Amino acid sequence: MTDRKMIKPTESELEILQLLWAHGPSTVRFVNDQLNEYREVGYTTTLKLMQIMADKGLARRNTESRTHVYSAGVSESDTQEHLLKKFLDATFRGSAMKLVMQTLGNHETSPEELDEIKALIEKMEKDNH
Amino acid sequence: MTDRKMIKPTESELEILQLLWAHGPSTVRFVNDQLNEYREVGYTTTLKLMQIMADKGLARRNTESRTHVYSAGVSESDTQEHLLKKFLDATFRGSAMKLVMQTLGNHETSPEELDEIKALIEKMEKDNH
DNA sequence: AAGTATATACGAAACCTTTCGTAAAGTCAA
DNA sequence: TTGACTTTACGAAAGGTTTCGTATATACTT
Repeated sequence: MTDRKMIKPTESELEILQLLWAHGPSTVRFVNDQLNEYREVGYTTTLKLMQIMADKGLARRNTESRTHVYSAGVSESDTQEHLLKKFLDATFRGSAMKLVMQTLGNHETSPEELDEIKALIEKMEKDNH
Repeated sequence: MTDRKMIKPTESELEILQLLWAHGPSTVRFVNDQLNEYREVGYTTTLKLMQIMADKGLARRNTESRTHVYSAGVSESDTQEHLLKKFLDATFRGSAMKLVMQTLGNHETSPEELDEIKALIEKMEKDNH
């Protein structure tokens, strides 16, 4: 998170970023097909969004071939961290604890995952002490 | 969370809800003053927002006296749960675990809180086993 | 070469959220 | 009762996001 002026992606932009993060550099056609797996969106709509994202720096595009190839312009973890901070303030008034408790309480988490979290906590307590 | 069609509050609406949750039934004047503690907003702007919230069911209002009194129309925990679900999907592709790890890693949490979380995890593991 | 298909560019409509000006009505004090 | 003040109501402007129609260019097929 070196970038000082972080841009907050809109909902649609985030949806597209998720695809770029998950699949790597992609064409508009591919992204649009993916989106249409679970909701209807016109091709030019997706195109426009991705062009806007390129303008904003949220995506990069390679225009060497006629069919442009887009890739994410911001890192997944930086973006998650940034959005998490905002969400935490807006929804939980900054209480990280409450958010974690809600999350653990409401979404099933596998025993392995729980163990992993416990390990992380223990590591933090050791480092901290 | 009995309500089946949950409304997603906008950012401004959530800001106002936080105040209603924290302080209980309040007048527009009070809410507006609170908002102005950390950013400038016109009185009629706040009034309009609260009227809209009443329309949507996000707030209730008592119009007995000339000065209307508004209270939250949705519960804090239901709303948090609902927003958390959406945020989790949109930002962490549904991985509760990743969200928790990010949160614990990035925001300082006191030793007491960490213990509390550990206790919760252990309780879950016992219940689950 | 002509016709079909697929790509980008552009602009504007549609929609939502936020902001505020103005009007109308109620309250209060001198 | 008049004037200053506060409140709600209303509507529309301003700003941002999403959607898509249309134009233009390029490639592919027969």
